[in-house]
Amino acid sequence: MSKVPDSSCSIARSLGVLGERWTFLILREAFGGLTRFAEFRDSLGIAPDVLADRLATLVRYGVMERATYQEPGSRSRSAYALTPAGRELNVVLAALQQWGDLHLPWPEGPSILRRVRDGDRPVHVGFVDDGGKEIAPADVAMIRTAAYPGQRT
Amino acid sequence: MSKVPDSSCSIARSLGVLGERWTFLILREAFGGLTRFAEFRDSLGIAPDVLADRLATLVRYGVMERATYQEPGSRSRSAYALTPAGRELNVVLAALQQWGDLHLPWPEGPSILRRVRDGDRPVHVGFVDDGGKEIAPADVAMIRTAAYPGQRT
DNA sequence: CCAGCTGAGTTGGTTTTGCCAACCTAGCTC
DNA sequence: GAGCTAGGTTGGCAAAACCAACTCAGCTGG
Repeated sequence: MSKVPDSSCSIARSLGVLGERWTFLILREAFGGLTRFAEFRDSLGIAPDVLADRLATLVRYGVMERATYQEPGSRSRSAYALTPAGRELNVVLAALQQWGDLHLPWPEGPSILRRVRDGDRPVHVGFVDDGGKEIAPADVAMIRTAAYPGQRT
Repeated sequence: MSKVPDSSCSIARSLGVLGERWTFLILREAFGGLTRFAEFRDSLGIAPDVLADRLATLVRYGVMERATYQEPGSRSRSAYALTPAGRELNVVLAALQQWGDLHLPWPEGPSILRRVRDGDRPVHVGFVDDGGKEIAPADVAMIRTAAYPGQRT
């Protein structure tokens, strides 16, 4: 039943939760402010059974939260909202977007830009050290720990 | 035949190339230094037809390159290596890893750490402005351009 | 010079997953 | 109490993934 593989690799575990078809697009819409089942379904054109499955997975692993809310004069409904953990995926989505903008460009240019909130200096995703300064990818070293597996996944 | 959707959203286009099952794990192994078909197949346990399909997609969109090489005293073979565009996915993989380390932790701790190359100060993935200074996610604004779609994808 | 080995796939059949349309259910409105 | 709507579930079909077996080309050993 668990979708998270029993792997010491955190990339593989993340993909167990996030790597199915539609999941990143659902998250993109969630960052865009959508919360209701029918909104996701209509905006993405996704089959309702697949959407129900993906939302259940995201809720189960703490990426989204189902809240029952009640508008006055209406029955109670469920809304799906990003948790703090889900909101941290912002940087993953932004990294994918940045790569696509650069390497799979669209004739009309990017449809969404990221800017510093006040002023509009451009923002990109990159490696940062503990002092808040950017580090070039070439200066980032990958170090295997004792938990590194012998083989598989 | 094209796997890249005809979408103005660069996240959707990136996922068209990268979002199929196994693709990110293949890239992870490529960053780990694997280059040969049988290495990927044996290390991931992936079916050879699926591996052939994913590698062809990555080559087609400029993420990896197939090079024919010849070891002395052996026939010519193909090797798959990341292109510069592929190497830029480093930050996407690192962002996924960082999220998994934090939100789907493994009892034995992370199996791979990222550090600044000389010294071992920790490195993380985050938003950076054009001056190389980190920006808090809350201070990053998303701005829709004229290319933003009316509906769908 | 022919049998066997190895890397890099391809092919065929089965199982899983996704897709589509139709249906269900609870509570509200009329 | 009939119909509307949001939020799903169910069932049949199509596409994708999985597995095992096979191919193919060039070396290597006998």
